[in-house]
Amino acid sequence: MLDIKLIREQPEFVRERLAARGVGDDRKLDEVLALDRKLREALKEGDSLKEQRNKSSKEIGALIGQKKNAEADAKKAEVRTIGDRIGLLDKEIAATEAARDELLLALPNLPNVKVAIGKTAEDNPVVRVHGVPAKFDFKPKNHIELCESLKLIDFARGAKLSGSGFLLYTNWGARLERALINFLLDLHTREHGYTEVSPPFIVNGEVMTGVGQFPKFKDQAFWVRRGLDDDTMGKQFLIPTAEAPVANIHREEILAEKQLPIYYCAYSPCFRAEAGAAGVGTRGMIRVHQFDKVELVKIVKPEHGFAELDKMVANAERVLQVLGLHYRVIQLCTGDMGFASGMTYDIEVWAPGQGTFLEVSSCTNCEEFQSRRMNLRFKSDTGGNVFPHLLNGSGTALARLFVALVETHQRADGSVAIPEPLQPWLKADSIPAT
RNA sequence: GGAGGGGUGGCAGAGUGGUCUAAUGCGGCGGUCUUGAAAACCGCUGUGGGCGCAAGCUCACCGGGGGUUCGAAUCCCUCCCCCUCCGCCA
Repeated sequence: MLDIKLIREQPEFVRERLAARGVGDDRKLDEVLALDRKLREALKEGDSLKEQRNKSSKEIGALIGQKKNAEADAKKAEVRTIGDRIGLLDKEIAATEAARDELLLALPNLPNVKVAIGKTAEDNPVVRVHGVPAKFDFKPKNHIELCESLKLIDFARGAKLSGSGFLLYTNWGARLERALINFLLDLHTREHGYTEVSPPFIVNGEVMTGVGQFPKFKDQAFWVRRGLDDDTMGKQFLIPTAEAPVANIHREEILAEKQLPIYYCAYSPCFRAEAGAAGVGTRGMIRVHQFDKVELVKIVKPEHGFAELDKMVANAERVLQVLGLHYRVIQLCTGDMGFASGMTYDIEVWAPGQGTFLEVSSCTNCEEFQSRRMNLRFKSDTGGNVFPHLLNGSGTALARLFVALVETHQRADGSVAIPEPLQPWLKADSIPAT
């Protein structure tokens, strides 16, 4: 959520930053400002009436104490009319504030001024490239062919169980997935200083709103209903990412400055309905309704936000380096950034079978956008309560990492070599050809 | 699912319609005393909003929401959460 004071005091700056994002329609900003003015006028009148009422009520108490009941009754009648006016104003205040906040919650974060200006993914600058594409002296297979020949994933039966977009990992496929999860968690906890947490996979609406998933992306979540009780619909949701529960761990808390920085990492499955996207170029495991991910979350002081973002990107890159994969890091331009983002770097891994880069990590500094939504603060040593920067990044998404891994390390005989650093987790040096 | 008990400041814990401006204790911060520390004593102690250059004034907040009343932590309704026991269950 944007700071209403910033919008009030520097509306032109906010307008310009939103335009950089491609939010062409800024009438909402004008609406916010109008509602805000209306709200403050009503608050001013209401507060002063309440002050009168408070004083008069005390006087009534004193009069009753002195047994001057007639005077007290007269005063009561007088205050009752003030009370009626307050009742009306309170309703107006609540409605105006709700309308203002609804609009505020629908406004995306402002791109940081350091972010490259652009309109689409075409405009995303490449920050750096690591390694080179794998070369093969045989005709390489794509991951679908590999998964079928090595029986890593049973696409047909996955669909039979749950519909398209759901995967049944089998045998070596299931073992590789588990090995990757454990490898990633161990890497980030042992070598990068993250504390492992294992969150609920179902969260409430406040949590979704806190990270900016709601209200905008309500149509992309899986909604949970308890049994046949329709009243429970819309109260709980399958998480689209561990970011949702983990970033909210300290919501509505005031942390001590010495607690920061906080680094969390968590494995979770991620559930995405992605309404409208199904069936379009979705064969295989590039875009699915459920995938595994190891997520990184940081809560840091604002002055450290961007240095911490760089470190987080480096932590995610390390995964690909250790696994011997070719990748590039790009910065999302102002027009391509996510809703809550102040600045985002994507890491894209090379998938030889696809002949493209696949996004396996998106590292974002949401600055105070999310902490403001979830009312997460820390008490600074200088006294005031401050919204910390909230960062999240994939470290990394599993399904696509799986794709890049098997496509990159496939061998002429149809087997897949396992990079040496991963071998202790899989307890094997290759996936044998069948 | 059934029965009962609870939710009050950082924590513990009083308060059941009117100096509640929420007692008291602990913790924390500052001070006095001391060579230093402890003890003792004194003072301070939360969050958010509005107005104001500021000093400050003011409003709201006792789990959430609604109601009764001139006035609600206190009474009423409703929802949420926690605890104990029973049932079911991995």
